[in-house]
Amino acid sequence: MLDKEEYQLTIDASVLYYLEGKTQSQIAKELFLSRPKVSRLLKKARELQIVDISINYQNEDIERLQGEVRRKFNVPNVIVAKTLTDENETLREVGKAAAKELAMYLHDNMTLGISWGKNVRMTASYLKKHRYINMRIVELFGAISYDLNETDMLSIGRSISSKLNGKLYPLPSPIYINDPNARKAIIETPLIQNTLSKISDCDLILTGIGAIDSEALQTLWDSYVEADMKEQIIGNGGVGFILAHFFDKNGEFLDITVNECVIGIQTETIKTKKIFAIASGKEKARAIYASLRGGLINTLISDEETLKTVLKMTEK
Amino acid sequence: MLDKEEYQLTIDASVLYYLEGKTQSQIAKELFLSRPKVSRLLKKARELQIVDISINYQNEDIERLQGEVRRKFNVPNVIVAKTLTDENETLREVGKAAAKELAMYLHDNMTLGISWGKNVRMTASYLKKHRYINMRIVELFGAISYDLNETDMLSIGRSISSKLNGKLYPLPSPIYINDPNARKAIIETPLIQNTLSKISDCDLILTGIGAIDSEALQTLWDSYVEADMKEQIIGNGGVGFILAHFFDKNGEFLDITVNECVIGIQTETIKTKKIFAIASGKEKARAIYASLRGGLINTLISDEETLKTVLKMTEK
DNA sequence: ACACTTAGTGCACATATGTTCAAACATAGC
DNA sequence: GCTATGTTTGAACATATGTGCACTAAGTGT
Repeated sequence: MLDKEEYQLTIDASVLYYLEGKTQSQIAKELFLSRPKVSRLLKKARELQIVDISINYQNEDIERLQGEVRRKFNVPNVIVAKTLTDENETLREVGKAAAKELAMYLHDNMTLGISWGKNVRMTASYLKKHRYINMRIVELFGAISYDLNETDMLSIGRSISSKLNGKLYPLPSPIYINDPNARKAIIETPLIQNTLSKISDCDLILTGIGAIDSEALQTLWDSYVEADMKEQIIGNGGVGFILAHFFDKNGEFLDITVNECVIGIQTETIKTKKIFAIASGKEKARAIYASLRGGLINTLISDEETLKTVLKMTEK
Repeated sequence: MLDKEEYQLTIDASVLYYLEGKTQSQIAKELFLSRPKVSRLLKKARELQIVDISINYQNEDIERLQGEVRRKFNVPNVIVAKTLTDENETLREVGKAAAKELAMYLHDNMTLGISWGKNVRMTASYLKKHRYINMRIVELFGAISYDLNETDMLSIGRSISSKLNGKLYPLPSPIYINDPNARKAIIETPLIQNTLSKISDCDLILTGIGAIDSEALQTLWDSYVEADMKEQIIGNGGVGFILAHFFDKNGEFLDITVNECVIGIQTETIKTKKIFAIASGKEKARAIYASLRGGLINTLISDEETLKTVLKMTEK
């Protein structure tokens, strides 16, 4: 995509432009390029996130919001990113904030459990490289390649573990398996067994929160959940899901088959773990509200508008 | 300096410009301002670090350098910032990198020891606000207002403790007091005593490294060190200082009066503590080299060119 | 009340930046 | 070796941005 020389040139130009404040013409001369070329390099640098622009928008509104959510739901930690007009840009902001906050929790000799989804992926993409000692990354439920996308060809787990210098415990399996024999067979596979045994060691779990009828759920449904399960979830009042497990409007896990046949973490384990959740977008407000009520979340990263919507729900 | 409304306007403009990618004219319309006004707001936002632009310049050169320093001197952690043409800009970069790295080490229930100087101040200025529980900030040696400057009117200690929600233990005293009676009197002051007693609790110490003949030392000398001490330091082969204590080319603390009459941390204590040192600039290379040889440093934050110079010294 | 200073404004201009386009160059297929 | 196809280039143009300057309004001292 970008050869080594060009990559270095991109960095050099970015440093000269954004940090040293030179003009593109000056840079062009210095690096023996045409001025338009410099302009293009800088554009690429922004696209590839070689240049990262962030804004310190701590203000009273946001701090108040943060405090209110924290108090109302008794969540230990809440981070609020700015909501932008473009939904994808908001996702980016939330991901950036999440990556920054997550770094606070990371340390040597830890086991980090991870989930799938847009939010986790975006967070991973903004994580800074750091060589932790004895770090383990554990995939908490199955999913064969469903989250691979064109941009980065690595699974989220691979991308995180390479950034943090951690050992990855992958879970190459379908998410849900109903048939007892098939389940047994999969679970007893040494590779799978090895990963499953690491789940109880997780010091922190990184995950998104899903809403029923969301795009993410659509993917799940298309690929993994049979039609009758769908009805079961809705029929039992499911409003959202976390780590592949569905919960109702009070954040209580539903007592249904789907929740029982996940290859990976169990509902009981979820309740005992520190959950670092990234979730933004108004359509997720109900699911976020429920998971907060259920006390499932320890750290919540979201955006201003979404949290305002969540707070409004407490008023009714 | 900037009233609340203007401050909010500055943030709004920055978000629209840098995150949402709108043009200044569009923003002007949206916020009911003239275009030049928007341009000026954005300029102010950059100056006040409301907008922060950073560049991911991990490349092989820097990684190699980092590894070499780590191995050659057996320092656990080394972070290398980019050297820019302007010295102050380099200082900024180093400070940014230091703040980011420091955040990794901060946690609830900790005691952080701090020093004075340009580097620590710059690091403090880039620290992000975070409400740690039960955090203590301890000034490790005296200095009455010598480091106050025009830009921020807070002492470094105040600025750090307000950002991290920590309790500050200040040390309002001269750095050096030779006269035993005066020493005794100062040390027995309850306020001073209280701070001194917290020094041994420090989990981490944040400091710069000073070079003999440096500008920082000049300040020290002008204000606190008498002429004969100056000769004593040079006569005994002093090449640098850390936390107000002077050391020789091997990083061994000098056996001289100045080192004994500091109001604050003692040489023996320095050796047992985790030191997070921020030091850049070629003029400091010798001092950095010495402190690394003496094994005084646990984490070193510096810049590319300085560390290259330091490495060259090992060859001789 | 008056002159005098000061900080802030927007216009108009100078400068810097982004983008279109045609030509040059590279790459793959035959 | 040659055409077809796609990429990359910089000149020229269009747009966006920064700033000197003259002007205004608010504050200050006499």
